[in-house]
Amino acid sequence: MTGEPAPDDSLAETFWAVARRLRRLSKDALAPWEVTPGQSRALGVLVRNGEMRPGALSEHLRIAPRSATEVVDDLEDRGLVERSPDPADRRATLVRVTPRGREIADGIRAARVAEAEEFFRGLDAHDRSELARILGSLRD
Amino acid sequence: MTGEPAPDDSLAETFWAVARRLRRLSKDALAPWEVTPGQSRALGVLVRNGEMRPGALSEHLRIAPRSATEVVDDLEDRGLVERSPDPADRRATLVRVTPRGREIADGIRAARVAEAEEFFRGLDAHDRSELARILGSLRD
DNA sequence: GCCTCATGTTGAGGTAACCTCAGCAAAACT
DNA sequence: AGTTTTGCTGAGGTTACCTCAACATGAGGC
Repeated sequence: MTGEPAPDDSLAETFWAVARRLRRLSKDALAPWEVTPGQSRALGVLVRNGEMRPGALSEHLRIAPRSATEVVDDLEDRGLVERSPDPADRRATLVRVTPRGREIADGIRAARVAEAEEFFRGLDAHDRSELARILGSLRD
Repeated sequence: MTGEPAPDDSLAETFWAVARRLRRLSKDALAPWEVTPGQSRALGVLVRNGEMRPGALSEHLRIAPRSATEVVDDLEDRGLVERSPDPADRRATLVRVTPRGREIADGIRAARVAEAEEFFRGLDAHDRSELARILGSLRD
């Protein structure tokens, strides 16, 4: 209505510029654990929701079921999760976080919090809560 | 209501949840042109800044120079940009948007605006400008 | 109980979008 | 002139996804 932002300075563009910065930071924060962002997300889902089938995990992550198998493979290789047969359905398996996995997840969690702190430090308390509120209404 | 968001509901998490939603929308908005997000970004940079070398493009896109070559290859195959030798430096080439490329870029631009409109429709004018202001201060 | 159809997982193989490294040609510096 | 730097690209690798088809199991109809 009032001001005239640069033509390519749309809200969406700005949003993505911020996203790129945050993404770079995240990657660095994750580096010490040698866990990819995808693995970290999967681990987080499993920690928060408890054991589940690969299929359910794929829904949480919004990826194809086949891709969940892959993520679980990787996490299992690293000893962060383990598979066991689902007693309720012999076709299925259940994926569960190991103690070591939980340890890692906790560490990652702390790092993410620190990273977010770092990133959003530029904002004062008011802006931070405004941002949280507004994004919250857009999330889903 | 609980008033208590999930414990992992940090600002960063919320931000990424919103990002995922927006990304999905973007992809759909781009689909009619059969242009990937990366190509679209490159085209946008070229339209906004005029002809430039692949190396300069790679800086704008913040990708490796080699990767810019690749994006330019794809766009050239589709007839959206063309290469010509840089008269000022015979090692270099200049990449320029073709008329057809500009057409496509305009279409994409309109679609993006519409998409952003659609996405941010949930916000009232005040929240929209607050969001723009706050993100602007985080962008770079 | 048998037959068909749906479901859960995985092997095989593919793709997009990046990357690094090495090589070549041209430019710039000493 | 000789050396170093710069600009691009070929070759080949990686990552994180994907689809399709195979296989076993489960569930419902008759």
